[in-house]
Amino acid sequence: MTSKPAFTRSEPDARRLSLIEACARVLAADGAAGTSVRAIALEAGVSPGLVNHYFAGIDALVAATYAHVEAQVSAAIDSALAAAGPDPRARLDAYVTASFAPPVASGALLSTWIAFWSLVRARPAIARLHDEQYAQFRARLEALLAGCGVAPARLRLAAIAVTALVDGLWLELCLSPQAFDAQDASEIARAALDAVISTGR
Amino acid sequence: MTSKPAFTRSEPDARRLSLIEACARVLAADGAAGTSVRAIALEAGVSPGLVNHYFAGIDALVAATYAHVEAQVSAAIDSALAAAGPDPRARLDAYVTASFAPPVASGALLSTWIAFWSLVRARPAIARLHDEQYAQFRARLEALLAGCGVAPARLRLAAIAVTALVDGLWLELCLSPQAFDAQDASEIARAALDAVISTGR
DNA sequence: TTGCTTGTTGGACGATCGTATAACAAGTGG
DNA sequence: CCACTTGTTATACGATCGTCCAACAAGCAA
Repeated sequence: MTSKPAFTRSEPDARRLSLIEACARVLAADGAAGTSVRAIALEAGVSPGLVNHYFAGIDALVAATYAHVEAQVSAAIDSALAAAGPDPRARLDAYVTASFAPPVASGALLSTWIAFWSLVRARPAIARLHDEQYAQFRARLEALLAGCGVAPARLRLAAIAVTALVDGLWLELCLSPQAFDAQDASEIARAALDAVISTGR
Repeated sequence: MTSKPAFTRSEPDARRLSLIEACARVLAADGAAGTSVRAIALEAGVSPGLVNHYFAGIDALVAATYAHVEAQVSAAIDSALAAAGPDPRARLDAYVTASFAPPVASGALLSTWIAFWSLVRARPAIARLHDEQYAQFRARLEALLAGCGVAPARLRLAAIAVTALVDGLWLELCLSPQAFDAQDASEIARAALDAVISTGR
């Protein structure tokens, strides 16, 4: 007589990933307040104890979820850049278009981001993680802007400006989708890029 | 023999306000995860039961705290506008300068904002409250931009653009204060205003 | 097949949560 | 000076939290 296994054993990396994805789903569905070890374990279909076997605590799991989601965003943007070809301005346009389309612009993703932000202000270690990834975002944008002829002296503020504009549009696009749409956001960002490039040259 | 009172009785509005301010302090110190009825009551120096006597729950108190903090921000900006005089462009400059200076730009205030955002995605009633106040912000900015000669047809997108830029700069200024400072943010915003006004005229 | 490694389970534990409620006392009007 | 109203306290309650750990079993090596 054959009975089905009580559980299936996964490779550590695969199990970690399934827990991270379950954390992201719970964050999206219930918000940061409803995100607990038990809720995540239930969502992942595993026992509650397994969460603590892979992560030191909820904060570590949220940080790992943020890092994973951030990597997905970076991959989506890199893919859009690769598809845009070599023209510098076309690459910038692809950057903003990708920023306002799924999977980057999505309420589920914003939930993870907000949960992470709430940790940034309370945990210095997580604040450093945020600083690193924010710096990476700016560095990539600086490279794109340099390709469009923005002077090195103006590169830093130009990248900060475009990052802030895209982030602000992305945030409100996810929070209040009825106020404006992705096309509005792209149009706004393209006009701002025109201005930044022409005055920063 | 006189003994000091075990507690002092406050007017309902004053007590509500003291609870709201205590909630804001706890949010700033411990983040959304550490904000509980007991922590707020301890911070306010009252008994835990009193929180539920004035608010239906934590969510209602956070929403009231957000509304209060938002009113403070609006008051600070209105005050800056009043001090700027009648010149439309000077008023816009005062708007952005005030946005990047205390009490608007402060980590403590951001904590309240983030806690509120985390509720926006989970509670439709709070999402409506956010939509209203976001629309008010945009309306005020539309009026300021109209005074600078921006064409009515472009007013809507121009206000969305400036709001997003200011919000994005404000957010990262509070999250990563070492990446750039308030002066950088003001410089970026002024340059963007120049571009919006000249192309939107 | 047998034994070993270890991913996984499931429950116990104390702490803390939000909520409800009875008792208390401060302030007020008679 | 005395009720009366009600803001306030203090506590109790069940639920849920994060953490921990001993036992179990799946899969691999011998």
